[in-house]
Amino acid sequence: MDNTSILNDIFERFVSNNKIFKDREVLRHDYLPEKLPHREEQIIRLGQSVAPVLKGARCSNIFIYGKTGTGKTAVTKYVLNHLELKAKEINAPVSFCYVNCRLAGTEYRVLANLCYALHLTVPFTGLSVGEVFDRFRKGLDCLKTIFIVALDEVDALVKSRSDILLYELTRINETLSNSKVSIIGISNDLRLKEFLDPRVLSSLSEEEIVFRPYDASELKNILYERARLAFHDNALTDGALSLCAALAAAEHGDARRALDLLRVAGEVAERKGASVVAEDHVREAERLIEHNRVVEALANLTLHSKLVILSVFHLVKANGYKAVTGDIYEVYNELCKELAITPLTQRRVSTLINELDALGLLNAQVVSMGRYGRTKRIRLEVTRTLIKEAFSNDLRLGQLVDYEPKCLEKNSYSRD
DNA sequence: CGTCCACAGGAATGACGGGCGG
DNA sequence: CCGCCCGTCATTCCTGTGGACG
Repeated sequence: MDNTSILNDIFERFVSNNKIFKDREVLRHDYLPEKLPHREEQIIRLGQSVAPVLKGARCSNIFIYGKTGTGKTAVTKYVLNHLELKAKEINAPVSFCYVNCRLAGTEYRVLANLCYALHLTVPFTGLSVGEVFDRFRKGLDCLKTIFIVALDEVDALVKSRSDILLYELTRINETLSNSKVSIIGISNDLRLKEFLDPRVLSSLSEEEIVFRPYDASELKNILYERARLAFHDNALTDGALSLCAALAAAEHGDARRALDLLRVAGEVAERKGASVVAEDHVREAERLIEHNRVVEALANLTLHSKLVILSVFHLVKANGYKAVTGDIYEVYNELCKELAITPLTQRRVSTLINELDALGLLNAQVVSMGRYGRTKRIRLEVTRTLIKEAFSNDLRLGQLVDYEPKCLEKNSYSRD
């Protein structure tokens, strides 16, 4: 069979095999379903909390926390959407803005997003944060409205920057005469409270709503509701659905993960030309998701971070399964020489290692070796195959996977 | 029980490109 | 065009430290 007919065959099978999906969009995590099973309590509480704005009163600031995939974002959007409808219906001056702080990245961009919600145009950059905040305040006051600010993943902003934006926002009402602001803070990390200024904390968490993780049977219900919309009748076995729920439940009850598993399992089944999604497809989906996550993370690293990964890889290969900062830096220096680029300082490499640890590509642990100092002991969390695959776009990097560092040649002395 | 290793990791500072307003 | 401010990445300098060794 020549290439054309192979390709034709693939396309033909794809087109003719619509036995699996009815509507796969339903399984994406930005899809907002009409029903949110097992979140009735949170919907009611949030609804009660924001309801006063319909009568022109500012509502309490609300602090929402729970782990990823527990429905925080969905519930918030759900309630706010309904609030907006009701406000339009009775002509109440209410508006809101949803911002994902992690995606926005900086205080400036969070503020810029708030301005866009008020139809204020601010430049992408160039102004001072204070200036943008001022424009926001003035623009808001002119609108004579109650403005609800929903800050999702606010923990990411606070940890990487600071809580001064939150502080300013909680105090903004003092300087507004015609408008009012309420804040809904959403955090994945319960420990966020420890990072916050006590003043911010007390005013932000006038009310708190906790989202517990879903258990396996709750996840099963959620998946079932979505699967009815996403798959054709009888295209999904009960075993596959249960397995998705069980795997996600084992991993802190993450509904997003469960939905990902289900969607990818469906795609696997589709690609194989199967007419039914079975448990094997779910297991393969699990592998596929992890594989893609890691390769994508590796491929998107900066050159220096990639070199650090390679250095750890070579050390691990040579002396057992752990490496320490000093040795990594030595190998890293050699790799830089090989590519004729100037190496970064050890201080910088140390923070790169920490970043790679946060990404789950390395595992770094500070240990004391007593008389022999204090360092980080680093394990590699990815395989050679994955590194090869991720670095294959760059010829020079690909070659460095098989390179034998000179500083590791003679003394293969190993540390425990 | 103090010493001292081999770093950890905070703070201050700088270089640089993007993008503004005037 | 200039002067200014931003965010990002990096360097430099620094103080802190767990615990085996003597």
